[in-house]
Amino acid sequence: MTEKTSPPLYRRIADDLAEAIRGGAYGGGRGLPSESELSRAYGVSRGTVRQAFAQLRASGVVSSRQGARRQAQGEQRLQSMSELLSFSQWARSIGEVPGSREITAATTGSTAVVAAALDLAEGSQVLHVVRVRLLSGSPAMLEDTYYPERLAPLILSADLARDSLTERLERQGVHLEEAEHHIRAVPATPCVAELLDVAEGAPLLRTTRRTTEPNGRVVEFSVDHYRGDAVAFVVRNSAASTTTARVTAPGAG
Amino acid sequence: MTEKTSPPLYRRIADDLAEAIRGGAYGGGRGLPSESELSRAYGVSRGTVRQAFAQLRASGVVSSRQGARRQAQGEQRLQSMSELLSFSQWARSIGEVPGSREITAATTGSTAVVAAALDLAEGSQVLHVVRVRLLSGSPAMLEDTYYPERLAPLILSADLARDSLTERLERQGVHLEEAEHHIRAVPATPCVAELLDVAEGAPLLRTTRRTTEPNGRVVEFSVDHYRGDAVAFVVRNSAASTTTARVTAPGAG
DNA sequence: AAGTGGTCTAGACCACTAC
DNA sequence: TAGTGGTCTAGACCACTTG
Repeated sequence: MTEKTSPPLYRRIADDLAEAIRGGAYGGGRGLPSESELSRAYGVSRGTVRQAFAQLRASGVVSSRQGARRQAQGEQRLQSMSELLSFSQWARSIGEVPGSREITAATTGSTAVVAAALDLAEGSQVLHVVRVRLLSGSPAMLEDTYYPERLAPLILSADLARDSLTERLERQGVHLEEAEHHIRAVPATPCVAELLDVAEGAPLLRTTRRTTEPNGRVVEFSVDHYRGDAVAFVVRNSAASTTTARVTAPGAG
Repeated sequence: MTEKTSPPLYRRIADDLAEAIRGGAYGGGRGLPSESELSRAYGVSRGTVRQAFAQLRASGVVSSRQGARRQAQGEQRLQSMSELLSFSQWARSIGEVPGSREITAATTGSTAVVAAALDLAEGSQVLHVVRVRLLSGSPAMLEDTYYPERLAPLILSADLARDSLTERLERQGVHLEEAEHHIRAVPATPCVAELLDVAEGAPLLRTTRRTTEPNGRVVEFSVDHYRGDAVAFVVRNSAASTTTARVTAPGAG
């Protein structure tokens, strides 16, 4: 009985516009409908239309200048937060087939670093999952993820080679509210090098990721190593918005 | 005669709140002033106060839940876009002394890649500036920046070892509206290794950056190499906002 | 000059939280 | 139950762009 309260009007309008823009309408610098046109069309006040546009502007979908009609901001795939979190969703969105080879999935005592990241006492039991993530069959990333023990049953009952854990968690009512990623460059250690099929010492993008629920509880802490020749991150920012995305490295050697 | 139009009311309110939060008021989960309190205090309508809060929420400074007072979102230094763009501003914000060693500053013909990034015809003249950027005296980044020729007089009249070009451009009326950063890991080439004082093949964070004015004209295209052991990037995202920052690498080896 | 987005007001009702 | 934020309306004036 999860009562769905109907979404607000401005949301509906924003979604309609976003979909039309994705579909290629408003392409060639022609300008979007004006606020007055939309408020007539939807039978709402101008304030509601402005609220819809505020949301689109914050996510980088449209730009605006006083006096002129709003413009659709082309190209940039509106990567949602879930797309940045889920390897599977991301892979599918760029037309690759996601896959993974499970290396480990076991409960262990936590080290100081892991315990701190998960807000637990050092030595607490945590679930440690190690997977090599594949893009259409070739290794792209080594994922080292730690979950608090309470999530262990949920995770271990999944098919780690095939399922998207992120999607599974969402379906089970674990909502991912906020994530923090730290991105740096490190050399491949022998062990990582072998798993990713690169030379020892080869440059890797190492990201650590900490994801929390709306109430602040930590859902996962993950240390990921991307092949430096396979993946890059894109940050796009303006006064109005900042967006981030993961992309396959262009001109990869 | 640059007439300063006074900023809107909601901006003033948002700035006041942001500064109070930075200063540590509203620290211990006590909740911010309510909308009605603020509208009384400033003598404005509730809509104006909400506009101020919308801005703070979009930049990740406050969170809100229906029914409860808004909360300040601790710690995260509100890095503005300019702080991500300007090495000097960033260095000062983390308490380091910015510096640079100029390597090259000359006009040259553009390669295909540079010309494409600057929206010019291949072979057009561009200004090429190469600098080693220092954090309190030690090399942290090699910066390879290309400017369209029209900006050459402005750039060349600066003291490249000391001035912040970003700040100089802003003062001269060149407003930086949008930037796109691509971040990946690459091995140090012999030449770069020597300039950054690292071993050949050492992992570096390479970012390419393309910055545009409000009218879409490209201001700069830059290829930067950060020492992998010195610098990291942080991306923090939630449903409400995404922010990015550059940080010095923790536990650097 | 007409149209557009930016700012602001003064109300209203609702869903939710805190006590 | 009182207070809070979320949604929405119907107006107003202004700054700016476009013809």
